[in-house]
Amino acid sequence: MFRSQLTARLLTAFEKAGISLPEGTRPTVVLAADTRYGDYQSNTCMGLAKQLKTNPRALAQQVADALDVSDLCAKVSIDGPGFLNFTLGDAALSAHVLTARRTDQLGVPTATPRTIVVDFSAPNIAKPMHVGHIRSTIIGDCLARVARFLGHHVITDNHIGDWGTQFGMILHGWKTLLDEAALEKDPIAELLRLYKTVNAAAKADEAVMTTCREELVQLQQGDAENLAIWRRCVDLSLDQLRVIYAKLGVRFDHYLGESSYNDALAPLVENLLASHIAEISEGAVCIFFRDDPTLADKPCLIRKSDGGFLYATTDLATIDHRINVWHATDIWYVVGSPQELHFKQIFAASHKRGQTASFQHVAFGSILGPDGKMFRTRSGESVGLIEVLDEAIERAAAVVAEREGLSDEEKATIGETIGIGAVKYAELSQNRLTDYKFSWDKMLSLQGNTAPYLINAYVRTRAIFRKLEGTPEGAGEIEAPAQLVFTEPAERALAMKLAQYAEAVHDVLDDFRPNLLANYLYELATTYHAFYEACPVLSSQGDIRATRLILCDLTSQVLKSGLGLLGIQTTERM
RNA sequence: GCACCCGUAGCUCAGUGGAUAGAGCAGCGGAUUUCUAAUCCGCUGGUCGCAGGUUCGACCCCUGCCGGGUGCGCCA
Repeated sequence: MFRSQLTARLLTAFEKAGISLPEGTRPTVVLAADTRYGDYQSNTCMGLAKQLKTNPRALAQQVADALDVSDLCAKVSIDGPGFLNFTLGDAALSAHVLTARRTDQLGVPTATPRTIVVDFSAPNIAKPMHVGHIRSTIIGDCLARVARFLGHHVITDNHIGDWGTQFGMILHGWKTLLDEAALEKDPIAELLRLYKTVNAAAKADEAVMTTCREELVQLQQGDAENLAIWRRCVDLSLDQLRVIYAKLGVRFDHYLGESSYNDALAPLVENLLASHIAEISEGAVCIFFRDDPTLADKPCLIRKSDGGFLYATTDLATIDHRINVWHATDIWYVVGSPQELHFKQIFAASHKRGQTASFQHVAFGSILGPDGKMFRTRSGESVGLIEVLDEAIERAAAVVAEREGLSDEEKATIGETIGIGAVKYAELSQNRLTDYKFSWDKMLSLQGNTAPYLINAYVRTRAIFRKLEGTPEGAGEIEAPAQLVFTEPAERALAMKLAQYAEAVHDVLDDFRPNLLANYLYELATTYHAFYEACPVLSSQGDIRATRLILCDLTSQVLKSGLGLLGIQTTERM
């Protein structure tokens, strides 16, 4: 990719010019903020001049003199206080486009492979998924796809909440209030009803609460009846979850829920006590982080004074499995921001144990209700995920219904692809850390910066090749000129955008930000639409036509690939 | 009380030290005998919460304040 090539050349130029870079500084190249000055720019000299106590423009000149980029750039200039601006040569740009369209990676270099476990979605058993689960599910799926595309070994793991204190209430409810017919009809709704009813009763009556605790203890001690009920709840819930994941096009390599680690918890705690990593405090087993100022007064509890285990215990056992069995080098947790402290503790505990994997809490903001406060899983109502998806499909289908020349079957597929795509894109195009208020209209919008806008750009590329069906060009076998010819600004602008796919994909994993890829694809679609208006393809001639066909072909591939990385499908018509 | 996050156009949001702060929606005005108008072009719209500071340069970094959110041993 051009950015890293230019960065490398710049580094060489600094060496050649005998300018020693202070420890820790490296020259950087970024996309030009203002394309009047060039395609890429480096701001390095201005910052560096201060440290070296020299004139920034003179420094830039010194670097420029030592710089060899004649094969890449048509022009290098020094502007303003000391900006180094690069304008790519048409030959280099053309060569990139011609090569990229013939490879699966579309010009995106692969990374040094690592073994990455992505932990995301992780809904609770016996409760319907609500919109609050969408961020983890969609962001996690996207990050996993991008990492795979870059050549990493990726393991996706759905760490289902299938164990815990809420089962005391469900067990009690199951035994006293279960409506078999309702369970048959809508298992999750019935389980939720049981939970809510018992929860309310337990709040009002201490005796009910005690009964629930007893049911839970029996489950944890392996009582056959309770285990059988629990197993049934888990299976019913998993059936429902798989329906939603199928609709979303999300798949997991593993569904290792919390219960998978039950047998590992007691030995783990004993081991941590024996190695003095954990200690007993006020009857509970804790790990203290006395040498970490931010965690000094925030110990991590791994066993309650009554002997029960906690969230953190399971997470530590899970880490062991991922590192020891899967040989993970990286573990990414796509979990909301409120759990930041928990992950700080878990990661610190793991480091205390000498584990060297790289941990990342990929946090995201909360989805807020109309009151500006978080949707609460436990008490408050929320909006069901399945309702959101169905409504999205319905709205998209209503637009498709007005189209002519499409079969009912095609219309159904298109409505589903666009509806689901719209929901995913609404999520992924946003900075993950920002909280936002849930809005049907925003999440389901079909105009402007949305999935259908991007899909429409793709459809436009396909329409052109459809006209060529039966010819080699229709199959993408365009007789390429030795070099692309740019006669209109829109052609070169499109070629530039296409070349930036490499940077956009890599930037996603830099800071775990799918919205950078979404933004890029939106810009690509906009650039293509402008090209489409300005540059007739089929009616043009010779090298101009071949150039435009090649640009359409690569645009088509990049849009499909990029949307695919977001987990969004494309359609040939809409 | 302590810690973390957020405050940018009427609304929803991009923008994590560089050049004139950008999109979408909403509003107004145009474009279709043409490869899909879920499109394109133009206009309107901002003391970037407030006050200081660092810097050649600050929406961005530092300090204080105001407003909102979240979290802070025996839930997950």
